[in-house]
Amino acid sequence: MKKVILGLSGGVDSAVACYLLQQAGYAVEGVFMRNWDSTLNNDVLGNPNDPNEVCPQEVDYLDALAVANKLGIPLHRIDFVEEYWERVFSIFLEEYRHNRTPNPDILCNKEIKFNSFLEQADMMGCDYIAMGHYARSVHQPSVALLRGLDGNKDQSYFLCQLTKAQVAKSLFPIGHLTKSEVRSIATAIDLPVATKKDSTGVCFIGERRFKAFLENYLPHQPGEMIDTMGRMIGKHDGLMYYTIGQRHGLSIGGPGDPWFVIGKIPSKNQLLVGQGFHHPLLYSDRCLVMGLNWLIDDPQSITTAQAKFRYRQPDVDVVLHHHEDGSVDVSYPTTVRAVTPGQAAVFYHGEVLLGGGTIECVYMNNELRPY
RNA sequence: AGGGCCAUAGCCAAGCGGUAAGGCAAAGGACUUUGACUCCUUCAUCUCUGGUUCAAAUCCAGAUGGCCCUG
Repeated sequence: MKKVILGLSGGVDSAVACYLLQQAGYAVEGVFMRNWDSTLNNDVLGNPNDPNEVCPQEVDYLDALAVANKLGIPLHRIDFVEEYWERVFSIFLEEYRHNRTPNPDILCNKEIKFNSFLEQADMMGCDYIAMGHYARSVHQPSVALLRGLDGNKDQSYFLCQLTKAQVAKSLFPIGHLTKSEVRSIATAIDLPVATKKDSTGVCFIGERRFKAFLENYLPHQPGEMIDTMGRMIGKHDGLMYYTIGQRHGLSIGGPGDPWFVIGKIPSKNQLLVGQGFHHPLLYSDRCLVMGLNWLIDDPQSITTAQAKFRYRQPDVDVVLHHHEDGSVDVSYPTTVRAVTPGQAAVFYHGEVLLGGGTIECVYMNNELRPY
C-alpha cells in the first residue's frame, strides 16, 4: 500500500482530497502546517481578528482534526513559521520595497508546501505528498502539470515554480473535479467542513486589510500623486502600497472617470495616476520575464503559448523569444491591461502548464512602461 | 465704491413651484488561496433668515460667502 502525506488545511478541498485518496487505496496521513504567527510576526495593523478570540488558524486546525477523525487518519502538526518568514515573507517584503507587486503564494508553494513539507514527508517515509489544489499532475509516461479541470478554480498558476521532481512526487486528488462536485462529495460523506466558506487572502496569513498589513513592515513614505501632465492630483503614503491598475484607496474625488494607478516614479517618489479604466498607459504588448521555471524538456523550442499574467486572467496568445541568460521576451500583440512587475507570467499549451517566471519590465511599442 | 454672476452631500453636478438624477470618493458586501480589477449595496432636504403659495432647492426680500467687470 502506497503511503501519502496530505496537507490538511481544515478546508473542504483537502478534506475531500483525503477521502478520494483513501478510495483510491492509499494509506493517508495528514499534516497541518502552521506557517504564520501573528504575535511573533508583529501582524497587528489590518488584522481583523479579535486577539481575545480563538484565532482562525486554531479553528482551521480543529477543523482539520475533525476531518482526520471523521476519515480515520492520523494528523500531524508541523511548524514552518521560521521557514515561511525567511524564504517567503522576507522576499515578499523585499519585492514591495522595490515597488513591485509580488505573489507570495507562488513562493509559498515553491519553498514551503512542495519543499520543506516534502522533505518532512520524505522523512516520514511517504511515496507521495498530496494537496487540495485545483490542478492535475501526470506521472506517466512523463511528468507534467495540468490545469485544474474547473476553469473557474484552476490554481495551476500558483504552481508554476514547481520542478518536475516536485510534481513527480505530488498528487492532486481534486484536480479533475469542479468546486461544486467537491462540495457535494463533502456533503455526501458528511464532512464537518462541507459548507465551510472558501478561504482567501495570502495563504497561511489570511484576509487582511492589505495596506494596513504592509504598514506593519514597511513604513510610510508620503509623496505626490501626479497625472501625465505633471499636475499634482493628491498625496500618497508610499509607492509600495499601490499596484498598477489599482483604483481604490486613492481618494481622488471630483469630475470625470475614476482614477487608476498607471505608474510609479521612484526617483521623485511620485505615483502616476490617470483617469479611465482603459487609460493607454495601462496597456502593454511585451514584457521581460526572468526567473523561469520549466516543466518541459526543451523550453527553447517553445515559441508560442497561451499565458496568464495574473491569477484568473483569461488566456492571452503570446510569442516567446528566449535570451541566452534564460530570460524570455514575451509579446502579446493583442495588448494586455496592467501587466505588473513582480507578478508571474505562466505559460500553457492547452491544458499543460509549460512553465513560468516573474515579470521584470513591461513595454508598449518598445517603450518601457514606468511600472 | 458701484454693476453682474453664483451658492445642492467630502468632490464634480442635474434640477426652472409638486415633494432632491447621475458621476467621483468613501464605507460595507460579493467574487478571489497574491495584489488588483469587476459587480452589488449604502451615503444630502438643497448657505442662513424671513416672506409668497395648498405646495419652494426651485418665486420674492435681506444676510453671509465666493467669482467676474467697472472705477
